[in-house]
Amino acid sequence: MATIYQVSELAGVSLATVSRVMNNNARVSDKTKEKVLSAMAELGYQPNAIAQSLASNCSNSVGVLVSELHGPFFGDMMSAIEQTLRSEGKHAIIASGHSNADTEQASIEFLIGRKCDALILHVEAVSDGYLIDLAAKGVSFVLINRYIEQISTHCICLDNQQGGYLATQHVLDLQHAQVAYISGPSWKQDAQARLNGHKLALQDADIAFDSELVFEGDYQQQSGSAGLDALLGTGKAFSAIICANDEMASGVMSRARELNLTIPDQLSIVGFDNIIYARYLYPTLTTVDYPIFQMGKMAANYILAKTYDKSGLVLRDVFVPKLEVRNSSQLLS
Amino acid sequence: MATIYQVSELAGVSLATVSRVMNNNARVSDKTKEKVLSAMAELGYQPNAIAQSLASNCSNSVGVLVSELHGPFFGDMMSAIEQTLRSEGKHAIIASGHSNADTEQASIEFLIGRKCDALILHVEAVSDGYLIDLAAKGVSFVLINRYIEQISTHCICLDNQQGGYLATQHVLDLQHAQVAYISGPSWKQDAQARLNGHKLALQDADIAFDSELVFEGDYQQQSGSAGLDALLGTGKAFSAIICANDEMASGVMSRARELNLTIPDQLSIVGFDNIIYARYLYPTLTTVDYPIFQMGKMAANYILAKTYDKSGLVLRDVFVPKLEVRNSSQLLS
DNA sequence: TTGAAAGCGCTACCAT
DNA sequence: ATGGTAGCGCTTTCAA
Repeated sequence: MATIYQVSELAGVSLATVSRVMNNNARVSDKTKEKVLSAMAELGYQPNAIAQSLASNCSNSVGVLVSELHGPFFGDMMSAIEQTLRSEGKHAIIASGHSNADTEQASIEFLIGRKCDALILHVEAVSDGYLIDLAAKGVSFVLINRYIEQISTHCICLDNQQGGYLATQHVLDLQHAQVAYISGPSWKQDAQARLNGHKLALQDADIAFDSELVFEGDYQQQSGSAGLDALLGTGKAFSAIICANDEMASGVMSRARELNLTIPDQLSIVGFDNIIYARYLYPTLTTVDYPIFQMGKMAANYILAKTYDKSGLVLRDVFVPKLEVRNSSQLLS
Repeated sequence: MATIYQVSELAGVSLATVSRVMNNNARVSDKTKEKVLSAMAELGYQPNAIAQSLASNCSNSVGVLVSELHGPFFGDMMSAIEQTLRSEGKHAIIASGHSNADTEQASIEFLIGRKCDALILHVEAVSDGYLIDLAAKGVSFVLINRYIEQISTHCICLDNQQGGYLATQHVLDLQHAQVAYISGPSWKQDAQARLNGHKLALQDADIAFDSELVFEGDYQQQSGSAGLDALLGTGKAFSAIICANDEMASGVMSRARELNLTIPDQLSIVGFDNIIYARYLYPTLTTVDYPIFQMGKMAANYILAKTYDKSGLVLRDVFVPKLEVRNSSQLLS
């Protein structure tokens, strides 16, 4: 690997001049620039990004922390962020936190240690206090899908409560009066908000909330199937079931098929997230759309604007869910 | 951010000693170690990974290049790699290449520029020559899902041809004699190999290959639907259809449903990859299992063994696909 | 417009 | 067992 020193030697100029043409900020005469450029080409010179970062204290990279590297939700989020960043010559360094406080914290520290200029975090387990401290320390970051009052300007959120409301309102509009609910883990903020929306919709329709009709799942497919069984096991009647995400909804669907329950004739199902596969399930899944791609893009734009001073960007911090009606829900017959 | 210098001052020892306790390699007396550790704690010291990399010429990170950041296939691959690496204290730096030669090359250079100790590449567009050069330059890397004779020791592959063979053999065993095929882009190595396997299976069964029964898709869901239409449009009869991946198979399924073609009664379908959703489609999809998780793990182990000298690892470079029979295929009635 | 030189925060070699 | 110090490859003042 050639270094800047060899380039300067071959071009017959100083280190500083080579550095200048690389960053073409300071004025350099056309002929010296030419010499440097051809020396670089001749040596196949590639700047050492590590050395650049150390010297300039700027790495042109932003750290992205997701819960998991797999799964449609995070995939879209990472894609959106990477595309947006790359178009401005910035790079994403990705790490995962596995919804575990220690891992999340270690990953954040790793990213800071790699001198990321900013962070985009999807964290669930780390405490509010930790994040507030982080902000106080001057680390610049944006939070996706988590709202913390004290650092509200760092947050990009979906109105999850509104989403839960929409889902329930939809089946209520379809005349269903007995509505079951499979929630996410109760310690997760978004799971709480979605369930709250559900309760609110029931309340607005003057229907009493029945906690027996709620099953707490873990956002995995498997817990959808388990949830259906548990709900059926209560002996309580219900004609519609709202799932706090699409994976669990798909679990409910498979289990329903095994039990010879026809969907939507005998049971209407509504999901949440609108992951890519929702439209390929059978029947196609009615769900609440989570605009994660746009939110990922917005997170990147935030960073571009705040950290890299890019102008002309319209920033927005709260996104509204909308219902995507498909074939898994229908009027109560 | 505290630096090593401040730690050494507070602990009343030299830079070198602090460095030693950080990397705890050289012998340091327990009491000095104690002093240093508490100084670190007091200052909330975090080593600067960038400076460490520059000085040591080792970044403890491996670059991972995938075609896309989303999609079940790459998600599993990244997850496997990240888990394996993290368990040894190494980190993954992820980039995407979008199956485009320029982007792939730029990403590889980015990763090299970030001083990754090694690379794990899933590249499709970059030329064999480029990769051979890379190896010659001394960059250490492993290739996933691509075989290049000259650098065969860098390759971790699935026997795609065998996979194509298995898929076709399966429907042949089920008495189907007229088998259509929706392939991936013909310029992709894996697409070619899978199609080859298909042809071989036909040949072994003494069935003439009919190029009209092949449609070239692009591995996207959409092209599955388009493929079914095109195939139907030829007027040729077929009772089974092999798809070079599950996404296209799912496209065929939705389109078949729209056309009131019952699966598997009127049409058997076989996919390839066994992505997580294959088992949640309706009917559940018969497919060729691609052990991408194990392969990702193996790629990481290769690096661990070769670059980081970890011993006791059993290395393997060619994986065998196996058929996962579900409900989308059945005996020709 | 160009060059000289002082770091950036750390590692690793050579002394002691 | 510990300290001194020369780099790692680059950026960025400050002079010329």
